[in-house]
Amino acid sequence: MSETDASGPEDARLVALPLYKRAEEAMRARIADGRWPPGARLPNEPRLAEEFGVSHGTLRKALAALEAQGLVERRPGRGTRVARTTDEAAVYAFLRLWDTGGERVIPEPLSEALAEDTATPAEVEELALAEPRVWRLTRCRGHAGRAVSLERMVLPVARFPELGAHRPLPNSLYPFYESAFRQSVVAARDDLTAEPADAEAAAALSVAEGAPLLCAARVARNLSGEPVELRRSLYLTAGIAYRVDLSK
Amino acid sequence: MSETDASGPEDARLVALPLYKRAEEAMRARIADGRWPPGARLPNEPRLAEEFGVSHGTLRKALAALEAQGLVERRPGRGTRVARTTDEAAVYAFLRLWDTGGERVIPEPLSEALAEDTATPAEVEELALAEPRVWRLTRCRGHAGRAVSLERMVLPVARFPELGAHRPLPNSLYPFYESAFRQSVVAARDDLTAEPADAEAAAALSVAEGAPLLCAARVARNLSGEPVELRRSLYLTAGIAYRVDLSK
DNA sequence: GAGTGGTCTAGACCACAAA
DNA sequence: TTGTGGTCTAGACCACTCG
Repeated sequence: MSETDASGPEDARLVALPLYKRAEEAMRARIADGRWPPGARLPNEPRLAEEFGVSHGTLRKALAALEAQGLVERRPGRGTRVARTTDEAAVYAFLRLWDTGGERVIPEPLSEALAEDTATPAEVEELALAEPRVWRLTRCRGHAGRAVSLERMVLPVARFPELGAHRPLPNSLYPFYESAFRQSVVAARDDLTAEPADAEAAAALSVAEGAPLLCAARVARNLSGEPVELRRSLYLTAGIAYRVDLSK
Repeated sequence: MSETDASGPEDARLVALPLYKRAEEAMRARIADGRWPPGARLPNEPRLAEEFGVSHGTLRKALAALEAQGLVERRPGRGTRVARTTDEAAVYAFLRLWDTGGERVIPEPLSEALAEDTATPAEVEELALAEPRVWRLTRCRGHAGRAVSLERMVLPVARFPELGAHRPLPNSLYPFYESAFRQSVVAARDDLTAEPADAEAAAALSVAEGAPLLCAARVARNLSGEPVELRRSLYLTAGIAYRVDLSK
C-alpha cells in the first residue's frame, strides 16, 4: 500500500535516500506535524513495514534511529509510543546542573514575572518571528535555601497564546509547553560565558554587582528545527556547576 | 574459529548478552588494550563474522555501535579502521569554543610552563593514582591577537614519562598524547563555573583581578574509563562562548 | 494465549575504491 | 577486476506484557 509520505521514485527529492531513511523521515514528519502526537501509540512493526513497503528489518532500522534520538519509546510486549517531553530523561537532558557532591540539582521556583512586549530586532531574527509580539518571562529559582539562578525567557505570543492564563507556571517549562501549547522542545543550544552580575541579578541572587555569574544563552528548538524559546540564564555557581559530557 | 574474547556460553558474565553486544565488547576490548591500535585496519566483515561466530548482519550491528561512538571509521570500498584522535572531528569534540560570528575558535599557544610535582590528595583521588608524581602543565593561549585562555593540566608521570623531552608541546594535546604515549582520550567531563580572576589569570589574560572568567574543570578519560588528565581552563569570554548542543 | 518488540540468520544485490 | 562496506529481504525464534 502506498503512502504520500513514503512515496516511490516519483519523488525526486527522496529517490536517492535509502529505504530505511525514507521510512524514518516519513515517521519523523508524522510526529512533527501532530499526526502522531506525544504519547500516541504507533502501529505495530509488521503494519508499519507493510505501509511503507519495506521489510521488517528495514523498518526496525528506521525505528531504531528515532528511538536513539529520543523521539519514540519502545517496550517489548507493549509497543512503540511517541515520547513525551514529560519523561524524566527528557527533562534532565536540558538541565545540566550538578552540585559538588555529585548530585543533580533541580532548582525550585522562587518568583516569576510575566509581561507582553515587542521583540527587539535581534530577537525577531533569532526567533524567526513574522509578528514581533513576545512574552518576557523572568524567573528566579533557588536550591538548598538560596537563590541560584535568574532566567529571562522570550516566547513568541503566536506560539504561546494566553500564556498569562496559566500562572503560576510549573517548574518544568518544556513539558508544560508541550501539553499546553503543543510546542515540543527537542533540541537546544547553550552558549556559555562568564558575566558580571548586573543590578537586577545582584539583587535576585544576593551577590555584589559585578560578581561572576555563569551565563547560558539558549535557543530552544522543536522537531522541525524552528526556534521556540530564547533563554538567558544567570547561575550563581557556588557549590553548583553546569556539567557537560563530551565524547568522540 | 573460536576466540577467547568472543567466547561461548561457558563465560558466565557474558552469557546473558546478545551476540551483537558480545562482538561489540570483544572488539572494544581489542581497541582498548592495543591489539587493534589507532589507525589499524580491521579484518573485513565476513572474516570478523566468522571469527565471532555470528552472521553478517549481527556483526554489522556491533560495528555500527562502535562507529557511532567514534571508535572506528568505515568507508565503502576501503575497509574499517580504528579511529585516531588526530581526526578533525575528534579534536573538535573536546574544543567547544565559538566566536560571536558563528565561527569555531582554535586558540594558538602563547606560552607554556612544565614542572614535575607531587599530586594533592584530591588529585590522587581524581586521577586514581598509585604513585603521586605528576606533571603540572600551564598553558596560555590566544585568539585574534589577545590571550583568551589559561589552562592548568595535571598529568600522571606514570602515563606520560619523559613529557619534558617533547617541548614545546603541540597545540592539540590529545592527538599528541595518543601518538607519543599511547594515551587516547575518548571522553571528558567538564564542570563549568564562573570564577573571579586570580592574580596569575589576571596577568595572563590582561584583565583586572576579580574579573569574571569561565572555568572548565575537566576530567579526561581513555577507552577503559580511566582518568588520564585533569585540566582547569579559565576562559576570557569576550566575543567567545563555550557552546553546548543539547538534545533529547 | 495473543500480540508486541528484540534477536539472528543466510543470502542477495548494490556502490564505491584501489590495484 | 577484486574486495570492501551498505542496503534489503524473508523468515525464524525468543522474551516480554497483558488480558
